[in-house]
Order: sequence, then structure tokens, then C-alpha cells
Amino acid sequence: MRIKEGNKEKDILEAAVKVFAEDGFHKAKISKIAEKASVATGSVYVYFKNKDDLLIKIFKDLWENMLGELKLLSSNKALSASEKIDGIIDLIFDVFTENPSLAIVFVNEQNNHARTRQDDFIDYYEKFLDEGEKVVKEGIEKGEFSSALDVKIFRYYIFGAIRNLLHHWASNPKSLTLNKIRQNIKYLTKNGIRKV
Amino acid sequence: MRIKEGNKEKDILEAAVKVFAEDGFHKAKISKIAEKASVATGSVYVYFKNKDDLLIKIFKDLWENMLGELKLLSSNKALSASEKIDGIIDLIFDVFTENPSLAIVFVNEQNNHARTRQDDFIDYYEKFLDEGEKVVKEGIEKGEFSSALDVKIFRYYIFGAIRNLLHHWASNPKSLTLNKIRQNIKYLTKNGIRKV
DNA sequence: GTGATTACTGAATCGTGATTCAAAAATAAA
DNA sequence: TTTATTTTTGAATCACGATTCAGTAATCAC
Repeated sequence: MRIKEGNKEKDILEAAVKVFAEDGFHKAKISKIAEKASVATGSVYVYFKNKDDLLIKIFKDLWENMLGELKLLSSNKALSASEKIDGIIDLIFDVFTENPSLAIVFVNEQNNHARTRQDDFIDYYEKFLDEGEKVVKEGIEKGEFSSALDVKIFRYYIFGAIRNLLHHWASNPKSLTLNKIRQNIKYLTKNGIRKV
Repeated sequence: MRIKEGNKEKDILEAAVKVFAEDGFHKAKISKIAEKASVATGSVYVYFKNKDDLLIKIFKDLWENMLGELKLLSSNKALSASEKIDGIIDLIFDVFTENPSLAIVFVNEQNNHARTRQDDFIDYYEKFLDEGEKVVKEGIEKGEFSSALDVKIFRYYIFGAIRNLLHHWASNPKSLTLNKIRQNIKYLTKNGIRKV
């Protein structure tokens, strides 16, 4: 019997994130991913069904993890709705700060890929958004947030804003500090641009 | 001499937008675009250099046009900065309301495609964003908008929010009316979620 | 009508890179 | 050391669809 050496599955997945971020999913070559992971091309197919499967696993890992963390946060009775919103923003920024390539892959590939197929990572992603939506509802009920707003719309609004800024940052890390972006998002989300 | 019948270039471009929206750029087949435009596959190559060229022309038309309209708007001395922001939001919504497929193609393909190549549609797109940025700066100088915000960040923030909502709407037109989305964006942009 | 010119066609070609698989290598058990 | 079992390899295969181009059709000028 022979034991698998190291953790090739993880190596391949990490290499895939980098290559997908660099070249885009469609132009990314399996051979390049294999090379970056220091395995043979064929080994990729030992661990993953095909190229799509790589992307699906990347997103599944991401959102499964994010959902778990968000649940901890949103169930924390000590926090106001406003603090929870800040917490969610921090959650997202922390993950993507640690892994800018993942931010790029998420922003560039997830929508496109989710459209046709019906993969289970979408469940986790949707649940993540649903959980965030609950926080906003709670804030409205408590009177913290304006009842004029539509929670469904807000969910796409804030998430789109964050995504776009992350993408911009990941593509030009020098142009803005992530911390400044994070603070501005928190401010804008709550107060908008109007002078108070 | 033979004269070109109809406007095949326009037909092909419109068909391409639809097919790219439906299938995504990479899975879209030239033969399907040709069929939808009622021309032969080869005719696509009479009017366009290659598949990429189709996408580039789509974006160029879009942003050249948008920039023109935005310039008219932003130079209108009768409007406050706040009214101009509303105007920009209307501008974007009007175009994509008329052509939801274009909204999908924009959201799904533009980032991805812009990354590698250096095409001239990017100039128009950047100028459009720059022009919007000017309006915000003007609003800050006039004291209409909070001086706490970073205009660069706001530009990506608002544009990301709009993009994401348009994409959601274009994928599920039934779920929300575009008018409601538009109103919420205007409200959120200016006031945020906090109860006033 | 004829000839000249340009538009249009779509089947055949061709490049690319995902995927396969037979062989080699590594380890474990005997 | 030999055999059995599992992992790893990477060159060969193969499918796909973008692109080409030789041929056909349409229109014009005369």
C-alpha cells in the first residue's frame, strides 16, 4: 500500500485559485495549475472530476465557511443591528484580505458560473445572503434602520458595492488601503453621502 | 457592384448581445449568433475580426454613448449635485431597462475581458466614471455631500451596487420592479440605512 | 443582355487544451 | 526480496468550435 504524500488536493486547489485569478477561468490551463501545484497534469484529475469541479469546490469551501462565521455573528445577542452590519463587512473583508486572488475569482467567475449549472455552493451563498438579510430586518423592527428600505434590494446593493470595491482593490492593491475602503463602506452604508 | 442589404452589422451585434447574455461569452457559439442574426456563419467574419471583436464593439458602443449623455447632464448648471447623482442613476437604468441582455453582458463579461487586453472601450468607460466622480467632488465642495467620504471609493461603491442590482433584475425580472430598485438606490446612496 | 465587382455562404480546416490511460514509481505487507 | 496495492505521471487522444476560403449570388454599369 502506498500513502498519499503531502496534501495534493489542497495544493491543487490553492494553485487553481491563483491561476484562475491571473488568467481567468476560461483561459486558465490545467497544465499551469498542475505545474504551480508541483504535480503532474493527470494528478489534477485524480482529485477533481474536471475543470469546473475545481471552481465549484473553491466556491463551496468559501461560502460554507463564510456562512458558519456569519451564523455565529448574527446570533450574538450582545450586538446591535448596526454593529452586526459592521461585523458582516469585517467578515467579508477579512477573508478576501487574506486571499486577494480569491476575491478576484469570486468577482469575476461566480455569477457567470452560477447561471447555468445548479451546484450546491449556491445554496451556501444564498443562505449567507439570507442570513445577512435577517440582520437588516431585525434592525428595521428595532427601529435602528429606516423602514423605507426594501431588505431584498439592500442585500444586493451592499453586496454589489463591496464586491466591486474588493475587485478594484485586488486588481490595484496599491491604489487604496483596504482599511480605508472598509471604513468608507461602513460609513456610506449607514449614512449615505448627504452631509448631516 | 453590389450594395449591402439591410444592416447586417447591427443585426449581428444585437444577436451577439442576446447570445452572450444567454450562454456567456465563452460558451456562446458564433454559429448561434449568425443564426439569430439570419446570416451565415462566415458573414460574422465579414463584419468583425473575431469573437473578441464583437464584445469590444458592444462595450465601445455602450460607453461611448453613455459618456456623451453624461457630459450633457453634468454640465447642466441648473442642477444641484444631488440632482445630478439622481440623473446619473437614471441614465444607467434607462439604458439597461431598454436592453436587459446588455446589462447581463456588461456585468458578466466586462471585468473579465478588460483585464488582459487594452481596448479603447475602456477609455470611454473610465472617462464615464471620471465624469461621475467630478459630480461628487462638486457636491462636496458645495457642501451638499459629506467631506468625510473618499470620492474614489464612492465611485466604485455606487457603481458596484447598481451593477449588482441590475444583474439581479436582469436575471429575475419578475422579482423586483426596476422602478423600485431605482428609487431605493437613490435613497440609499444619499441617506444610508440609518433611521433619520 | 454581359462583365465586373462586391456581398454572402457554409462546409472543411485547424488549433487548442481538457481529458484519458497505460505505464512507472512509491510504499506496505508478506 | 518479492508481491500487491495505490499513487502519480505526462504524452497521446479527442472533442469542440473559431476561423477560413473557394465558390455562389446579387447588384450595378454599360
